[in-house]
Amino acid sequence: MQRDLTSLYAKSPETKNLTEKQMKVLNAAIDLFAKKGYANTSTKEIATAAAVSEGSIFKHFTSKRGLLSTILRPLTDSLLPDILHEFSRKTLLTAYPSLHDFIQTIILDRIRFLEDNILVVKIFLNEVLYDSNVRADLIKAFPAEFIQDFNNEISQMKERKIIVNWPNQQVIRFLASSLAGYVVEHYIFFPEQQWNRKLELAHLIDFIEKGLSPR
Amino acid sequence: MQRDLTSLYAKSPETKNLTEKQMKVLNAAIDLFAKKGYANTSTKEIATAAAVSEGSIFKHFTSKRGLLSTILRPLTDSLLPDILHEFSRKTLLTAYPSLHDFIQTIILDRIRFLEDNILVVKIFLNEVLYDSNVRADLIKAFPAEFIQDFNNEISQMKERKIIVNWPNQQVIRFLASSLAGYVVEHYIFFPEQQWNRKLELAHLIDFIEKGLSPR
Amino acid sequence: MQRDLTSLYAKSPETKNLTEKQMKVLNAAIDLFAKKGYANTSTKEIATAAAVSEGSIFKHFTSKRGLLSTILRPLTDSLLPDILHEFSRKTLLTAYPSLHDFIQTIILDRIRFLEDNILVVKIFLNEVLYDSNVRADLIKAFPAEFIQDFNNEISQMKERKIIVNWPNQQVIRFLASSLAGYVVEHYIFFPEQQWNRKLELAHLIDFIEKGLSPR
Amino acid sequence: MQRDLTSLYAKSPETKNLTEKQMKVLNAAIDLFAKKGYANTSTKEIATAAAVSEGSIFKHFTSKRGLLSTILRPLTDSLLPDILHEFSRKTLLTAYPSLHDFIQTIILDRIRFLEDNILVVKIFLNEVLYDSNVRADLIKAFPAEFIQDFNNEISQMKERKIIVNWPNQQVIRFLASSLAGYVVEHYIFFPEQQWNRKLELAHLIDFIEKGLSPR
DNA sequence: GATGAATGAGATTTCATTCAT
DNA sequence: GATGAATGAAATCTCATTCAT
Repeated sequence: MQRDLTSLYAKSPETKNLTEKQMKVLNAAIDLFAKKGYANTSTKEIATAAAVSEGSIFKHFTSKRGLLSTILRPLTDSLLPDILHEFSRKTLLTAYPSLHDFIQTIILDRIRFLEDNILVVKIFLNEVLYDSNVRADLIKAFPAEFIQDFNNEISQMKERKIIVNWPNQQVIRFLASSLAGYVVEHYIFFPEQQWNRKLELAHLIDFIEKGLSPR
Repeated sequence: MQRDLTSLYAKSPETKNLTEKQMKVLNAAIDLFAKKGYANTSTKEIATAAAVSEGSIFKHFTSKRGLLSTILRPLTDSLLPDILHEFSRKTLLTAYPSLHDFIQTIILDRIRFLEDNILVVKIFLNEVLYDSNVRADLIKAFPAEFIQDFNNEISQMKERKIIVNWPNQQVIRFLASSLAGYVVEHYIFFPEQQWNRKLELAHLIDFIEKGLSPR
Repeated sequence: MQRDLTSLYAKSPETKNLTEKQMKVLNAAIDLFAKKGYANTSTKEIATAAAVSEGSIFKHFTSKRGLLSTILRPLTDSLLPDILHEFSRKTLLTAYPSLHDFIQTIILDRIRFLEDNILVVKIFLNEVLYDSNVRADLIKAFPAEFIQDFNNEISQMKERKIIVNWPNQQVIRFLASSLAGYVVEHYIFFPEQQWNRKLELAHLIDFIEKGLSPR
Repeated sequence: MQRDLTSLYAKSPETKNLTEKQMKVLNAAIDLFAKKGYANTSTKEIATAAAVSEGSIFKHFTSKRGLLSTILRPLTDSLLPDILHEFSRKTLLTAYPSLHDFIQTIILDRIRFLEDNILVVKIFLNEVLYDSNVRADLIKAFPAEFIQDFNNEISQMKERKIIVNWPNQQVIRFLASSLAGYVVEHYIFFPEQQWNRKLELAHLIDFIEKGLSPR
């Protein structure tokens, strides 16, 4: 299901030297954690799915928990910061973007990332609900710099009256929840269903854009 | 956190005759399942939190799974259908409602329900992700009749051009995800934070309304 | 082998309410730890020897380590302090005892304790070598009050010139090592061999007494 | 801590041709076995401490048990016999030694050996308690010839009335336990503490000498 | 010879569930 | 009905040992 594991794990110093078997463990764990949940997946199942001995999992990943960390770390440690940084750079380069440009940049940028790593994101979302460590990692992953940039951007648009004058936290939530809805529907609830990606993304952007425009 | 457990469990024939101890078990289980997740909560913890013996849990609820079912059943078996029916009745009575009325009715109606039962809803959402039985229950909870009514409503508004001409599934998703964003932010992610409920709900309705209006 | 387990564990609030099965676990663990060493004994062996399920061990004693602690705690927490206190009382009541009386009191007092609890003592000695926690417990078990009394006693005898004028630590070591030699030989190295207890203890006291007398 | 490993392992045909890596393994194993106990030390720890691969340990020493044997064998196979033989030769050459000479010879002779090899001795003592093979090796290490000589020596002194008329086994035990007390206190219990070696040994010899003298 | 990934047997531990009191 | 000791199946984890490179 995972489109391209390498993209996510080939960069981190911790995971780039994985042997073939270790990679198989990682893949199997991601699939099973995403399908059944971390707590409902036994290391024995992972070992069987990866065609590896149970001991091998612990040899390299130390513990079941350590395996989960290895899976989630790239998300908060490098990928998310990278994307945020890239986003800052892009939007800031474009002086005076329209609300449409702004939203389109965010949506298309983020969607790609979410779609590419939907399994890991699903695992992540679930753990965020119950694991305060993961929650802390998530918060750390949003660097102050980015939040600053983002707030500036929105504030500017407020001044230019091209966006509603609501608190930034709300604006972000409307953006995020609409985006999440798209992902959850197509990748988690109805992964079998076909859909017209281009058209739906256009609607999504249109919905947010109108919703956030001042009356 | 749970506002009024009785409201949810006093009606069902299965749970209305619970003894005080059984009620304590139910409460403890809801708190723990919501905080730590079903799979990460042991029956021993529930027993301790409820100040009853471990055996007592099994006496009445048969199994840990049975306890979960007892917690979730009212959601899909009575409460959800009730609300849906109530919703049908209300909106249909109002001929030619505006998009604003429509959305406001839905949002205020649903929000109250979600807010009142946030813990149970959180447990439910998590199990829906991983448990196909719960998923099936959820689907059964939306009776064809309601879906028909709802679709009729939207179709009428489309004809009157007061709503975008997008597939109903998308319209519903935009509604649901915006609503979910509000609940997740205030009840799951930042339950400690204070907020101006009235104002935020007004923004929420405004956002959806503008987003779903045709250009 | 253990003469009277009850004497050691019937008093502690932690162990006095043990069920029959828990008592069997405690006995089996003491026997096996003493015979094979803590690290070389598996909880499965203990369960089998006690005719109990492995789970039962953990239900009550929490962990293998916890079982060891339960076995050793009475030694340092109540028994050793009790004996030391009793010793202080006895020797101090006897004004101006001879060196012979002093040594005899110590030896006979301690020997009985060691003989009664030889298995537990053996386990204790072994853990003392490798476990800093156990070592700390041992040091705590010698209350300052007792050490004071003991030192006073020896100092008085030094003044009366009935004991060698060596540092107290050395005096104590000669006492302790001679005593330990007796116990180790008869209870650990050659437990099968018969011996004339009375005569040997007389020799032991005589040896120490002469050894500690000034020339 | 170990003063001079080479002295112990350079002679044995089995260990004199060790490569540098193998020597590092031997050293690391001795340190760890002495500090944490054989059973509590993993081959992985030894490999890490010796900065070699885990495989290397097995290449040369066959098994963890084999490593222990290699460490302990010189003690019982060559060193102990050597010392005993040397002791026989020395004491027997001196006709009619005094009790003082006798004890001094033993103590100074043995102490040096124990002090030089305290780590190995500690490992040895522990295994003796739990491993019947090691125990058998120890017994074999005391050749009948030596025991004969030693007994003769004591018997002669008994005839000359310069030593107590107690069974030889007891005499030996008083000697051994006093000696062991010195070693255990200074090398195992309080290895950090400084002490006046010369003076303490004089007291030790004095204590034993007086203790074993007839009244 | 050296390495360290991989193994599998077994150790510790957890936990839902049963059942005698 | 209520209790909590006891169970046993399964989960996590450890570790000596093997073996391909």
